[in-house]
Amino acid sequence: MSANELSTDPVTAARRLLGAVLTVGPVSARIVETEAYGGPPDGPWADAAAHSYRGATPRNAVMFGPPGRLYTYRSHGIHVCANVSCGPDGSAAAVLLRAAMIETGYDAAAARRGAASADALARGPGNLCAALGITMEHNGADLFAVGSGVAVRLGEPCRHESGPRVGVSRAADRPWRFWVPGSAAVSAYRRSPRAPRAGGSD
DNA sequence: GGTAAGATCAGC
DNA sequence: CTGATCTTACCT
Repeated sequence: MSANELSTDPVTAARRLLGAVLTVGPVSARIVETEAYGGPPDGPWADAAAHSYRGATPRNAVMFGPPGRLYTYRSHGIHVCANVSCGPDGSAAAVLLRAAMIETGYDAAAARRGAASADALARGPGNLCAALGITMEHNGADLFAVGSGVAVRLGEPCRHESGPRVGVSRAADRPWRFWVPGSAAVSAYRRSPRAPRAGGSD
């Protein structure tokens, strides 16, 4: 029933997922940084930076489906990034998981990441997936079902800060990134080189 | 059937 | 700052 808590707008869901614990096999990690992504211009959360902006495709179909599913995609051919779908079934929205602190299964995570400091094991969306062993095979997995291989447990709402999303070239000024202040795993902000200057239209 | 672009990371 | 390396979407 917890998936219902994510049947909201992506900004609320992104804040709600801070402090949540994500578990894949022996590794579990506390989420400390998220980003909200919306959908097409005619939907409730128009977002030109979202994969779903130009409508549903086989790749982004999970974003349009029910909340509480894992949407994975490959970035720049190399990395896998993970999102949690949110909003009601039929509305495109998701929360990108950007950083987490490993809580259990540290050895397994460290083995997958090679040399990396403890704080950096799951820093950055690509590294987070690498540390937890999330692959494209997890696309569409139900995070609140038993046996899907990936699970999320929501915690108490926690204090957070917000700012612009990392690396997006559209809607670059929208403060849809959220993080737990003081967490060592939070990634540094880098604006996309393709984004218009700050203060531009959104 | 070809190609441009991308919500990244690591290494100069 | 640049290269790695692959999937998707959109064009012809």
